[in-house]
Amino acid sequence: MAWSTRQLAELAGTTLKAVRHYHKVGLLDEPERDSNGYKRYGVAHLTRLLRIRRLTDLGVSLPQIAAMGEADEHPEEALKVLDAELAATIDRLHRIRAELALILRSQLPTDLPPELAPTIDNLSEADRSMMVVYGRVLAPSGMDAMRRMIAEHPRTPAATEFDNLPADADEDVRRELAERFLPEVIDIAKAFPDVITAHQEAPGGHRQLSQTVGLAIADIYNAAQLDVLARVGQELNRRAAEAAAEAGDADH
Amino acid sequence: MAWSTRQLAELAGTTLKAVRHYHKVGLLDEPERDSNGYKRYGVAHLTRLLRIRRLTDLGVSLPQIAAMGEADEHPEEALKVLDAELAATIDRLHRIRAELALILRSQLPTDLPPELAPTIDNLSEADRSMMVVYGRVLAPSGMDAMRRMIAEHPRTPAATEFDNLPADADEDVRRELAERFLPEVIDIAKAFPDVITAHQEAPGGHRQLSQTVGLAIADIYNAAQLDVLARVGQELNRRAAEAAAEAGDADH
DNA sequence: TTGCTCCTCACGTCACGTGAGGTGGC
DNA sequence: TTGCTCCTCACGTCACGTGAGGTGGC
Repeated sequence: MAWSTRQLAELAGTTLKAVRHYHKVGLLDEPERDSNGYKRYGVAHLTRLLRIRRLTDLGVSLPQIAAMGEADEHPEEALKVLDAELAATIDRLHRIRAELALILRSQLPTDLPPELAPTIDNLSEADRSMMVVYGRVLAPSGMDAMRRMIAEHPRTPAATEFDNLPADADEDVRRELAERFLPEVIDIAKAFPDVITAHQEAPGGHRQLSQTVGLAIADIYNAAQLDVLARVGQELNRRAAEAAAEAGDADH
Repeated sequence: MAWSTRQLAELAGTTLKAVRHYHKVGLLDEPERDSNGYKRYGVAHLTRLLRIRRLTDLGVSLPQIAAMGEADEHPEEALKVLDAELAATIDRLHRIRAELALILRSQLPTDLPPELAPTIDNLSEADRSMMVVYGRVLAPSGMDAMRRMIAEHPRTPAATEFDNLPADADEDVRRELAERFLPEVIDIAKAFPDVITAHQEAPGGHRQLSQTVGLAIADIYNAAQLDVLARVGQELNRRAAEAAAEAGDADH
């Protein structure tokens, strides 16, 4: 008489397939066979199997258990390492739960960076997409500047018109909108200098930021909107050049 | 201009292979291709990829994310379920750490049931094996009775001799040892009736217990030891029958 | 014969990682 | 030509689970 594979598995509180798996990976020696080919297990197999189960239940991997070998019944070092890993995992799960609580409480969508939770109602679809991109290229402090800007800056009529501008808007509509948009952009830039600074101090460098943001803008806005943005940008550059020239004159 | 697969992956803080994997399982639509076959990603892909990453980082599986669909940006129910799972996992890990602390503190080998930690020094190799088996067939209360017995019962000369009995011991040695062993066994049975009770009240039934324990004994002890045990057992049965007969006589 | 247990492949799961082998632009 | 990026299979990892297909004893 001896135990069958199933009996051994049940005595150890595990499954037939687990036992066979341990044979396959060489963790558990195969016992002798009966004349019909059935495996016949004894107490030594049970104790070995229980040690394996104990360790896997504690979270030790099978290769690690194999490395310990049969002799080492009390793998102190391995268990200490394991304990430290468990502590780290618990920590991580706590942080995840904290983030989950934030998402659940603030109805935050799962693509926006968490910092923007409070400002979500102030954002158009396009703005949201832009913020998703900014969240990947700006430092946290930069995103904070963005958040303040969005939270404190009231939505203007020109901005709303821009959001809704059809792709085939007439040239004079585009020009006129750009003219009204320009002073608003200038005001915002003056009111929130941190946002400008954030652009310069992007972790990946200003060059990568403007490439990435530029690509996003080209992707998000339609032809008419891009034209309006281009007009605003050109006028800003023209005035900057003018200012520089005047400053040069003043030197004389 | 558009993002390459690697650029998209890096923007989202993930890997090339992960992005391709999401394509393969249908989580992320494939973008258009350049004339050379390169994929060209836009902002929509980035936001989708970031949602996927956010959810996987929170511990949502890819099939679950797929089930949510692209539309559902705020999967409240799923996240609540997830939070409960996280809480349960944290609990489990705490329990594992407590067990680890016990093992590390008491130098407990990883095959014995934890309850036996304090008694380990009183156990011979064979005893330990037997206790491993008992740990699988006795209820916790039964193991507690065992633990008390081992802790409180001093090791006798006869027991030590039994442990060291060679397989080819002479008949008279075996008989003589059985005679000295018998009264000790009777004393122990009297002193620790809980152990007898535990045998009767095994969770899997007394029948399975005696089969399992019997097999273990046959496996652990050598021929001479088994002979001694058989003699002790026979004598116990004889005396029990005698006592029953006397009790019957007394009725008349 | 039916039902149950045992056996051995072989393939599936999960979320990717690791090459292999080939192409395209500088 | 060299180096770098991109592409598509195909197979590996981890700890087993899920059949498929066949055998043996009652």
